[in-house]
Amino acid sequence: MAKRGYHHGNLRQALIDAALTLIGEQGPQGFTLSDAAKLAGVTPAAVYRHFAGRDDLVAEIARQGFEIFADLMDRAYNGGKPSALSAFEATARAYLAFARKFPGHYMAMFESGISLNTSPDLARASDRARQVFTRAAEALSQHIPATKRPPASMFSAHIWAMSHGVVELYTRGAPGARAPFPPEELLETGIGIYLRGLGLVPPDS
Amino acid sequence: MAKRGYHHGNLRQALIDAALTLIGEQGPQGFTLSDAAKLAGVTPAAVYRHFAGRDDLVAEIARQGFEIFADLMDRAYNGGKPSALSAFEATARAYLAFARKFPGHYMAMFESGISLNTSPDLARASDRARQVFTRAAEALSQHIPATKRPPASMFSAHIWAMSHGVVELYTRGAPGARAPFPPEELLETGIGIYLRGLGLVPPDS
DNA sequence: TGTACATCAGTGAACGCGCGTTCACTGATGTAC
DNA sequence: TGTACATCAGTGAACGCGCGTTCACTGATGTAC
Repeated sequence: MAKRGYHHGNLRQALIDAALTLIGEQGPQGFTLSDAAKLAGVTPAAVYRHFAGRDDLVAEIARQGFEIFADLMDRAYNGGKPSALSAFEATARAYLAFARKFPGHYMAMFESGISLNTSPDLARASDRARQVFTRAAEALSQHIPATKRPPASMFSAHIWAMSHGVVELYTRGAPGARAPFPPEELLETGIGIYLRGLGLVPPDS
Repeated sequence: MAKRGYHHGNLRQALIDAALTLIGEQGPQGFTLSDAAKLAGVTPAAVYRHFAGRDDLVAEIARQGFEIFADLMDRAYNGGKPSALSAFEATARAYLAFARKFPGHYMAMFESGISLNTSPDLARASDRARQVFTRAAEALSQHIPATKRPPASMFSAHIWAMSHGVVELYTRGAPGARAPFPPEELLETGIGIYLRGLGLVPPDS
């Protein structure tokens, strides 16, 4: 918090933080520019000193989200140590942890309906996130019996899909199912079974 | 199309159909009551002869969606014939087919943010859909080596999550990934690998 | 160190718009006699 | 078969609201001399 006089100090990030809070609470549709401005202690018009408009703000949030996301995944992967398998599992766990810890970012990224082409920066950030994820899959892929090794990009798409599905269906009050199991357990067991199907986990582990 | 005079004939369903078209095109947030009324050839106020309001209309669409969904899954499952495995795979394929063929319903069900408790009918319909899905998983579950057999509800939650994730991430212009593979192929291979991990598919099939 | 001035971040009032919803009404339909 | 009347599905105009955005402005900051 900078001093609060006529000039805010760092209004740009303060607006982002306010929007994140609101999006996390009410979803990306429920959030309004005016409310974000009010929460940041500022007039709605002030927003236009820092953003081209509502979409621009949401896009910037999504961009920051993808950056954080990629960083987290990268750190969880940890260069493939101690083993490609455990590193990969950690990466998948990081996915769910990210969705839980940064709900506003997650919603802006995946539920706001924003186009990745809104800005080149956004496109770049989302690409980077995908690459981190795919790289982990590639490293692990080396350990798959080459006879039936799916492309790493397919492999990572499967894991991404299951992770996203668990987040959407079982971490919110969403339809589809009242969570029969804790999402973390659901995702971990699901990925475990999948990896066993790839021959990466011994059948009776 | 009934005759179009002062009285519409079957305005209730016509409004639902109009809303479905709009939701399918613009998502559940972009859709407005007024547009749906206009598309049905009627004044916005006429909607209130048939629905309590916007939410009630969306809830009814979601309800019809869950009914269709359950019917489709049930038919695809086909009593577990010719085999539990192939019937289950058909059920999973039906999931994606439903999302493709009934985008408006799908969005109303899973992306509108509507609560399943909006009406008892809606809750009942969604329960039925889940039960159909879980029943297929249960039947297939019998063939899993009992030593490591996960609860059928967990099993079906995994499949549901992966299916939903594929729909959300790879069948729309959504972020997360420009589809590297056709969604149908992605889901089929993903489920195949998963089922192999359960010992339900021979390792080298 | 002090003063003049350019810069720029925020204000406050207002806008146009489109939304969901209400209300008194009217035209069409169907039923009783 | 014809008429009177109740019922009810739609109309049309209007409402209040809150949104995103604009605009001329003003107060604060920082820099040149």
